[in-house]
Amino acid sequence: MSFDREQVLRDAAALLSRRATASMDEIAKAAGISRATLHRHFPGRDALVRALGLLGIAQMDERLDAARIEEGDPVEAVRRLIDEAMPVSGFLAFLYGENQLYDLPEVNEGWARVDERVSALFRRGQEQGLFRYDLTPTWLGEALYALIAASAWCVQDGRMARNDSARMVSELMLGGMLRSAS
Amino acid sequence: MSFDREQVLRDAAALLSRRATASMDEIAKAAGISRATLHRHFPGRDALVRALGLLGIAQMDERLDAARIEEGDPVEAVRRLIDEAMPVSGFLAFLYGENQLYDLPEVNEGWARVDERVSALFRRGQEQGLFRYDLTPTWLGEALYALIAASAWCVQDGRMARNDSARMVSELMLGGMLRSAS
DNA sequence: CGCGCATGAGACACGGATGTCTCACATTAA
DNA sequence: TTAATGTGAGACATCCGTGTCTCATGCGCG
Repeated sequence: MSFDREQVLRDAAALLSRRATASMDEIAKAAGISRATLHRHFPGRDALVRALGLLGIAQMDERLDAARIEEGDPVEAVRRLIDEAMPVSGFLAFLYGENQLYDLPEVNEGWARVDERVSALFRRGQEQGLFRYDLTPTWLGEALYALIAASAWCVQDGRMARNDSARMVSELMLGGMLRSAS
Repeated sequence: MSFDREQVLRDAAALLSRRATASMDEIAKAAGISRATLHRHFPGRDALVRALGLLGIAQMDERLDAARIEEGDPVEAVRRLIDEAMPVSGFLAFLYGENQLYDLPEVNEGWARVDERVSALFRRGQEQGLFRYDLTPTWLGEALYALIAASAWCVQDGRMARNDSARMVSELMLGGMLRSAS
């Protein structure tokens, strides 16, 4: 069994986002490797969490760039953001749920940067009169993370098709659940 | 310092929903009691988590009754549900985030019952042509829990006023973030 | 073939959380 | 006041996860 660093971190994030108390042995089993190997590459739980945090931040930075959220129609930018973020929703769910667990300066700074870019998108949409003013950018950002994480868990538990997740999040965020969209 | 069982559980839920690895000592401090007293009333971490789960389920059952979600206009029923659930959002956040941690049959059954009632409300709204068909009741329920939990954390962190939380969730769930609501 | 390298399995000691205990103190009622 | 009750503080042994180690196996490469 070879060692795929990113795949191991992906499995670890998926597990830890749901069971933060999982032991190193459980994480290793979930990743399909031995505890010894896990410990060779990530010397200690803190190192693993740190690697998860840094990779998660890096992934989100990449996705925000790829989605070009600073450009074009804010509505389409939100759709692109969700489409791009969905493949790394596991990491986002981890970051969103466990950011209070270990407070690493680098992760916090990175997350603040990501959060600011997302908030800026929502502010831009408001300034252009497209997004509602009575929902704050902070709340919209938080809601976006929560919904992406929720959809990731639904997919993980088999309660939602992976192909539908981006649309489910986008449609609810943008249009709400009312049919008439009065 | 007297012992207020429900208040202790409320504090414990608020802490554990954010830091699942919190020690019994931290939980006791957060509740303003000693570890000895905490352990007298909840003999062991499992017992505490179990009590949290059962109380959370009971609270949600009560709130669903109080909101009369089976009656009247589904849209208004959703609003009532959110208004009623918000005061117990701490418990809901705990149940939502940690339901995979300890799998207790009673809690799972209770949660399934709550979930079914909520899903039924969304189905009813769809059947009356009020809610969108392309968002499944399961997803709407999951999204509702996620948003309520997210708002609870925002309030907890001081990023949102407690008085605004119900409206923030209701408006986003029902109408989405688009201003035009085209 | 033999060699190097990474992994898996397991043993071991250490540390922190846990569970249980005792004792002192505060509060309340008789 | 005295007695009863409940709590806080702390000591103590135990358990479990962790970190580190050794050794054997498997696999690719020269």
